[in-house]
This record gives sequence, C-alpha cells and structure tokens, in this order.
Amino acid sequence: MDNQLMSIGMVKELTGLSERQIRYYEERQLVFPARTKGGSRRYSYEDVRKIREINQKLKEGFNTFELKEKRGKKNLM
Amino acid sequence: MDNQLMSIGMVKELTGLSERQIRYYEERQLVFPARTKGGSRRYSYEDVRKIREINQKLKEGFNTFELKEKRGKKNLM
DNA sequence: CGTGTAAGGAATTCTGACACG
DNA sequence: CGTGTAAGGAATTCTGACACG
Repeated sequence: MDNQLMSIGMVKELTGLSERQIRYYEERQLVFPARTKGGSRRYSYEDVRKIREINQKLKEGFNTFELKEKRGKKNLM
Repeated sequence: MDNQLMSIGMVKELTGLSERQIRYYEERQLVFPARTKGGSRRYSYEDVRKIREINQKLKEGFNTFELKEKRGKKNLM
C-alpha cells in the first residue's frame, strides 16, 4: 500500500462528502484506509472511487449491509 | 494539478529527508507544491521525484543555484 | 549554503457520544 | 440507518529566526 496518501480532507474535497460520511463507510467495513503513525487515515485513489460508489448506491436505496454482501459475492469493489 | 495530494509528512517518509530540507528546496524555487486552504503544502509524485533528484545533486556537489540553471537550460526536471 | 532547532500559532484529524428518525 | 454536531485532545504543519560554517 504505497499509494494511500490522501488525508480525509483531500477525500472530502474530491468527493464532496463529509468527514462523517467517509468515516462511517469505514466503520461499516466498506473501505480500509491506511493509518499514519499519528493515527490519521490515508486514502488511495481506489478508496476514493469506492467511497463515491458507496455513496451512489446508498442514494439508490441500498444500505451498507447490502453493499458489503454485494462486494463479497460479486467482488466488484 | 489534481494530483498534488501528499502532505509534507508523506514526502518526508517517502524520501527520508527532513521537513526543513523539503521546504528549503521550495524556497530555492526548485519545487512548487500546491497549497490547501489552510496553507499546508501538497505534493505530487512528480514533486517527490524532483526532491529526490535535487537532494542527490546536492550530495554530488551542486548548489541550488546551479540546479535551477540546469533546469532552465536542459529542462530535465 | 544547506540544514538543525526551539517557538508559538493555526489548521487538521481523531474518538465517543447525543440527536433525529 | 446514515449523518450532523459540539467536545476535548493529539498530531501536523506553518512561518520567521538564530545557529553553524
């Protein structure tokens, strides 16, 4: 994981989502950002892509549990 | 510049250099990181590459002024 | 000249919780 | 369930300066 370099602030800018939303997706085990020594999250572009997709699916009516299932079965994310 | 996303802390890790060195190369106009609203520097991979090259050249005996000239003439960096 | 460091401040991020629904 | 927010703390980064050489 040499490519997780964005702070949550960058992700916030790129996606337009709130820190709360971004952290929540992690809490629900949908994204797995790295951590610095200090404990801050570090995201990759791939994570940003996932986060966008998750938010999109949620808007479409799915819940985080379904998204997790879907990932397991179809390995799409 | 959508790809300047690393904090100086990340660059420090990737290059093994000190913040002082990294900032100094900017002061000497050898690298041009972006800035967040808050004022922190944001580096791209390209910047990291330049920083490594600069440090290498300095070890070889060049000074920052020469490095700036070289860049202008040969457009290598 | 290139780099170290202590100084004080400002911006960032973290966690756990209460809230709504 | 997904998200907002106020709370207090910890880690990060910033600038300007003094130091050495």
